[in-house]
Amino acid sequence: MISIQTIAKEAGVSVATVSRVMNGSDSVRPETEKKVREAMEKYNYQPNFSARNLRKMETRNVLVLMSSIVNPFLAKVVKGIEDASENLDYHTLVCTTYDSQEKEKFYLDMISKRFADGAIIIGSNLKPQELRKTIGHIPIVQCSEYIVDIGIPRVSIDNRKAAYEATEHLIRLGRKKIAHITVDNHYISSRLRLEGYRQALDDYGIEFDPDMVITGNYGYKNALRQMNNFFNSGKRCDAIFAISDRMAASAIKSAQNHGFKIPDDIAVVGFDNIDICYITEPNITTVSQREHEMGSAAMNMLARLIAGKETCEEIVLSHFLIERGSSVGHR
Amino acid sequence: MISIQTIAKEAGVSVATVSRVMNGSDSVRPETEKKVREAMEKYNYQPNFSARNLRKMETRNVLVLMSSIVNPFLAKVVKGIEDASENLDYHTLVCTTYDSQEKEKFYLDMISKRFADGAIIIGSNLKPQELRKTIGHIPIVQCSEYIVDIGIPRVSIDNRKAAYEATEHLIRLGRKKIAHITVDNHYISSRLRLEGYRQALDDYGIEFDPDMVITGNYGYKNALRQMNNFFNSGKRCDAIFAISDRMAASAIKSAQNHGFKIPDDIAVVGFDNIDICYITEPNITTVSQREHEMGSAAMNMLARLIAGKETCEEIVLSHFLIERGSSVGHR
DNA sequence: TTTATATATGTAATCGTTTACAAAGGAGAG
DNA sequence: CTCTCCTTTGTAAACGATTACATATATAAA
Repeated sequence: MISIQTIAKEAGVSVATVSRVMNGSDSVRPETEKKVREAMEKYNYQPNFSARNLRKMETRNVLVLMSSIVNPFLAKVVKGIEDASENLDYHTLVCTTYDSQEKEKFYLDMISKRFADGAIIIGSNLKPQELRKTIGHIPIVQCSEYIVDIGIPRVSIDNRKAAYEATEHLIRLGRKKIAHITVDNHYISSRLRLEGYRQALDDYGIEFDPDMVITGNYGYKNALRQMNNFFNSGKRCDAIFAISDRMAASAIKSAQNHGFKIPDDIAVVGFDNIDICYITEPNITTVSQREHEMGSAAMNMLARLIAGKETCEEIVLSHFLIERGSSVGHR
Repeated sequence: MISIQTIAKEAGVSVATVSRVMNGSDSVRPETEKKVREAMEKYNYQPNFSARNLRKMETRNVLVLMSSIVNPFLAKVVKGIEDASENLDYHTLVCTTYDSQEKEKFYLDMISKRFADGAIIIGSNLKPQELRKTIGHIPIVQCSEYIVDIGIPRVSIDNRKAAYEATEHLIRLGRKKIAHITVDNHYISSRLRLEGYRQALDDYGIEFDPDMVITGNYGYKNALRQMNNFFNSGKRCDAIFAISDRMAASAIKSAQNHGFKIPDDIAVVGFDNIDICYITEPNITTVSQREHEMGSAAMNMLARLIAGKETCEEIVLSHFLIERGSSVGHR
């Protein structure tokens, strides 16, 4: 193991001087610095992280907790986090929980163990009180998904409003029987999007029909099955608002398999603007978010938190509807 | 900061005893252990990672270096790594390089800095000699993608054989003009799959036509553009072998847009068996790999390397062709 | 009883940094 | 020349754990 001692000896200086060179102190004579740098070069010296972290009481690591790495929408959010953290001289570590509460607590404990300085949570699976208790006073920011009223700041869009606008878009196209395919989970996005959907129906005088709400999970195959069940049981609609593009893709496929034309018979709107929107035929009308900014805003917030500075409690970013063939046909 | 000192004082024992309790030493009296555990509980004590790592000279972290987190095939590989690492009491950290050589070197240096004990590299972007030089003697395993002859062990499939079989499948369906859509990069999978494709043509007496090789990047949109160019320039084929399912999906869409029926006019085979295979109509015939096992094998190999044990230089896993509608129609 | 042995615990060195403080050396002022 | 001040460097004490070794206590054997 090459330690700072080795370098100090080689350069004929004390370890303090070597440390000063590494940390950019301005009280080292240029010639001395040169000797030190040469010694470091010669041995290809790399300072020991653990020792440094132990002494400095900071790691400059931040954890990103998410369910799975495969979501293309979240991948862009994570890129935003990474880019921001690089600017702030932090290092981002992606931790996948696969919805396991145990894993989530494990990762959060890593921060108490001083393995990281803070975390960005994208969709916690812990119960609010449990999350509150687990994190104690460690710096945490919620991103995209969040839990309200537990005093953890967050960055997100206004999901209710976005869903309202998506549904409104369908209503304005003259659709009356609008189905909603969603996921029965604890995520706030699912809940608020359902609320926005219902609110829009309400405001436009369309009666809410529980039969028009289809629940599945985020998987493509599962959503396909749910939609097939819907059509096979004789239910009919003239529009579908899906809480994800994958589910929208399933809806399109299922509808087409049942002989419906998209968008003539059934108009479809998805959510997130991922690549799949271009893969289906027709392409999917969807709600797009500023993913990269969402990530970078969360990271900047976290950095302030770690530094003990003031932060706002909530950042709400804008969203926009992208109209494509699945709702408006070829224009 | 609650340290081992705090706990020792609270429990009325020495720090050594507290440490023994944490590390499961069997020479602690049950009553003593109870006192210590109660003190730990009371203060919600979490031992400091940096201190422990510094002293133990190991971190039990392993890095997974990959270009991007969004690839669903690699997500399964990573899950295999994570599951294996959990069994081995290692902790996996996913590091995305976005094909940046700088980032890749940065992450590898983290190991020299004793931030992690080793790494699994999925597709290096460094030049072979540079990779060799950067890693020095740190434990590394290559997974899925690899560079040959630089003494870094690897886990992968036989890409040449898999591509050969995919092409052979198309030939046996009676196809004569088989196009190949690939990516012009340095990855061995692209190279070997092209070789396998050519070998199959050769063995079955079909002359290789450079015009039948289309290059793009892994993106869905780009592949779509390349395929459109192909058809628009008047080129024709009766089958397409794509090195990825996404590109196969693009090929199908482009072909359909140009009025070709899949698989009647053009049969298509992809690679990786990701969800997109079920989204296109018809579903995509593809080469499937044992992703989870690939990841776990790599992790087990890495653990042996870290422990200084012997490992084999190469593990080649089996693959299999899944026949679906894009090549064989509905059966 | 003494002695040997086993068990349980404590003491202190150690890991590789950073950094407060001390000290050495040189420059300038008087 | 002496004194002061500044610049540069060194010394040594942290940081919080682990662990070799020492020590104390209890138990068993003689």
